[in-house]
Amino acid sequence: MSIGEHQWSTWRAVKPMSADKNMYQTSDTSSRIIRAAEQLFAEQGFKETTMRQITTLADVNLAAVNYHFGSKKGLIQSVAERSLTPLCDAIEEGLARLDANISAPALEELLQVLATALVRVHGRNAYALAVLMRLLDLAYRPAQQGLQSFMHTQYGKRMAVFMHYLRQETQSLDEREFFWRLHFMMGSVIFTLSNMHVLIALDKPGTEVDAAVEVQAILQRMVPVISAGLLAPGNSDPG
Amino acid sequence: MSIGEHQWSTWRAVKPMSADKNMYQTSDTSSRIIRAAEQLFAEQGFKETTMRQITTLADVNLAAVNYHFGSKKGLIQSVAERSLTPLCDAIEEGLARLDANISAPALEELLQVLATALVRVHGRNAYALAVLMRLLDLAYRPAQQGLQSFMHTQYGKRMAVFMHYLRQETQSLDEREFFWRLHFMMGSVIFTLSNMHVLIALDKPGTEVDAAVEVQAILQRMVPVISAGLLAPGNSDPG
Amino acid sequence: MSIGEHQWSTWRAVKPMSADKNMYQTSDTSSRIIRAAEQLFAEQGFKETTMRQITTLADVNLAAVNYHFGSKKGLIQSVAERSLTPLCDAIEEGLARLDANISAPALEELLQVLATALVRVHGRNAYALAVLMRLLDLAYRPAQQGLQSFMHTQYGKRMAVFMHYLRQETQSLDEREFFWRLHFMMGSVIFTLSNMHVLIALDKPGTEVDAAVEVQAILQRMVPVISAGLLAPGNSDPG
Amino acid sequence: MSIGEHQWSTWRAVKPMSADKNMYQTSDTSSRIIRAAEQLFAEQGFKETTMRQITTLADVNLAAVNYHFGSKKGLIQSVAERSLTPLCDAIEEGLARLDANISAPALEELLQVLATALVRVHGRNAYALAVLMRLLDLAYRPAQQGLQSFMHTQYGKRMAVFMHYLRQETQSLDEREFFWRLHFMMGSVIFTLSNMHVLIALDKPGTEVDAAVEVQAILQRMVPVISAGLLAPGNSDPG
DNA sequence: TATGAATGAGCTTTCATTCAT
DNA sequence: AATGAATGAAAGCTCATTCAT
Repeated sequence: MSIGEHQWSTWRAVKPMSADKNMYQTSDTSSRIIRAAEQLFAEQGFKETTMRQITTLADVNLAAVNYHFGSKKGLIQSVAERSLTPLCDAIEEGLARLDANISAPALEELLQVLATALVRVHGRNAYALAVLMRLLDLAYRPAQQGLQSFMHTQYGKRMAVFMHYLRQETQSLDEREFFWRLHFMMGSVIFTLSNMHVLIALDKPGTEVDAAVEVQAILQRMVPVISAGLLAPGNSDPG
Repeated sequence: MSIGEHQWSTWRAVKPMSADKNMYQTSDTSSRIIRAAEQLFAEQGFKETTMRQITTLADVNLAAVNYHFGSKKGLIQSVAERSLTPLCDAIEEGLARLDANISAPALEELLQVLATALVRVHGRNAYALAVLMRLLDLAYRPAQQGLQSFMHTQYGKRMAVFMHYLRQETQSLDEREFFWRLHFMMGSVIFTLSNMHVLIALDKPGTEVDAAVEVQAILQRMVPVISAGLLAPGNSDPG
Repeated sequence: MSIGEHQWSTWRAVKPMSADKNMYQTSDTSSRIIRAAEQLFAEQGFKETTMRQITTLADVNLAAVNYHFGSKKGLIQSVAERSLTPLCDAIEEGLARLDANISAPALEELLQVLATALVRVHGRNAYALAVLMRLLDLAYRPAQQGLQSFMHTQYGKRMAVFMHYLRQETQSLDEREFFWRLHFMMGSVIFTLSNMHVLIALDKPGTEVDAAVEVQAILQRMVPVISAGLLAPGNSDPG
Repeated sequence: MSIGEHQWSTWRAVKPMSADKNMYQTSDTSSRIIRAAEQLFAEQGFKETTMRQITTLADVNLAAVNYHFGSKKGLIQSVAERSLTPLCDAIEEGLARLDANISAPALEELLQVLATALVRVHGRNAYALAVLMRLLDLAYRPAQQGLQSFMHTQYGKRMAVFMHYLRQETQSLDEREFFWRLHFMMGSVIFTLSNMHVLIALDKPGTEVDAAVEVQAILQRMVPVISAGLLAPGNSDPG
């Protein structure tokens, strides 16, 4: 296998056996694998991380990954699901709480829902957050359109709700402008969070930092910037 | 070699032989290799692109890459240099032209210099632009700090001038806020341009597009957004 | 890897995992590899023997060598250690037995200790003996000084005891003459034993021979010759 | 090609064109190649020396070796011939001078003829001598029997004369004992001379030495030792 | 559930050689 | 006579995966 060319086209074939179980109570072995994988994927990327590195760091047998997750792709999928499912839950909860208020949510409030959800779900595990971002990035490669459609199928609908709200708060933009600004902003988020560890180290060299606090702080810096970017007056007609 | 772990630590060893010649008039073979590599690197990433893919697409012998560039790493380096050197030239030219005007350049004008340089150098070769962005992204991985220091050594000083101007136009931000916003914005640029082809295809599905025109259009959309992001009023104290 | 230029400089990095186990009871696969390697190294040399030749002869998978020995260099090292360690043991035992006798050992007795040790350890495996000699030969090449220092570090002290005795029995020689004669004699041993198979075949063409018997016989021929060479009256002052 | 397995079986196919010319007046290019090859072959061995190393050291084009010598094998052959032919000449001359004296030559005188010939031919070029020895060593490998028969065909008869004399001076030995002692002694010579540079450096570390003087000195040390070895009283019946 | 051993496919790189000029 | 470019073959090695236990 390789996280190159063909690998996401057959993703449904992997055995999803322990996927659900992992949600509630993972075996020591498979959670150790997950944790090691998250760290290495975050630091190096998927392709550049080998099964040996993962199993060595997790201190488990080389064959354990295939036993528990079927394949490297299966492992990546598990990591993704462990990230995305609770994140979607948290976002929906946040939106529901917003709805309770009468007034329409301002754009910043909306982004705050996202930020809060990210912190709630991944505040304690910055690696998982970075991996998630890396996965989003990967989904935009032409050779990975299988991954893209997996994401879309699994999480498309849940995300659509948030997108709908977002669109409502950016009605000044035409459809195309919205599309591009959305991706500009996604770029900010994906790049910043997937390289979070390095950026924090650059920002506060030599300091021992608390990831949970840092993630929170970064997102607080980001919300107004993204908001301003989305709402900025644009050029008249770029083409 | 591999674009994993250690690979950039010894980058100076590769033979730079035809590097200069390539600038003016490349042999058919080595420019065919460069072009194929740019495309595949842009579409798939460095690690996931094999020499066989490159040489097959370029329709040259497998050994030709090593003959002309010494190694896969050497090829990546050549691709990088072919991108960055003229880009830095173009930026400096643009800044010089700005200087000629008396009034201090506004932030947008400054960003426009960058945008213009990007279009001038890579307007005709969107793949090279995407590869460049991918390289910038890669440089933020902890395992790739050799690449980072290569970039820094080779292009750090030239970029510093632009950064200096940029800092002058964002004096309302304290040092730390500037650091983060700069990276938020770099994330936008890196993500958007490295995934340009996919985004354009999503924006205008089924259409035959002119890359030069599209790059220009995307950057025109981006300038006001980034400018607004950089200058947005922020939170009081995120930490 | 290659047994050319730089290869012994980093020899400590190879995984020594099954080295000890192999001493007592090797897995079928790794001992098959060792045996095939010994034969091919003895017949052809290290550099001219490919991993594919080894694995084909051993009838194992190509990757098995890397699995069990880490690399070609690791395999050579294992072969060397499997030879040298028991040989040193046997020599030390022999010397200890000599010590038990009151009278100082004559030169021939000393050489006989060496011969007996060689026969005891390698009588059954003439290939291993030949490989060992080939390794000693290789250690004298300037480009292989890493190998030389490996040998020195690992076995230098153990060999020094034997050398000390040898020096005592050749007190008529000055230091420099001893140095050269020692190497003349090492040349005899190394050349004869590393080319043993061919020499035996030349000596007794067409005959099916028992290696154990032949090694014994050759060494018995060699002892008095070497003894005479070491003790021969020399020229007065060659320079 | 490779100086492994098959390479000497077809040695006659190489174009011998410049072989003769080289004897008298070599072109600058081909003699530069020869010199570089001698040095590298002596230091590293044949297989471990690449064409690139040779042509780089000789400062000629990579293709020049094939142009002038047909192949790597052809180059080795040329190097060998340039060594062996004048050596045989010198030995025959020496023997002729011995013949002039009435009395039968003693063994040491005979060995002295060889030593003198070696010094006369190779005193100025210790690398060529080392290569020659390395070639002799190689000729004893089973996979190199083509080389052996080449040597035999080309130089067998000329050497036979010397051997005949040698046999006459060792009549106390039976045929088989002579065979083995001859090879013991050849081992001394081959090992010592092929590793000459390293041994001299070990003997006189840090000193700038004159190769011609050293070769002469080593051979003077060797003659009495070898003589004693050949004539030593042996075991009664080793088998 | 877990693992040590083994494997097939494929990776980058090296090499001697060839060829058009 | 000489060379820069190119090439087919093969080298050592890596990797995800499988399998018997």
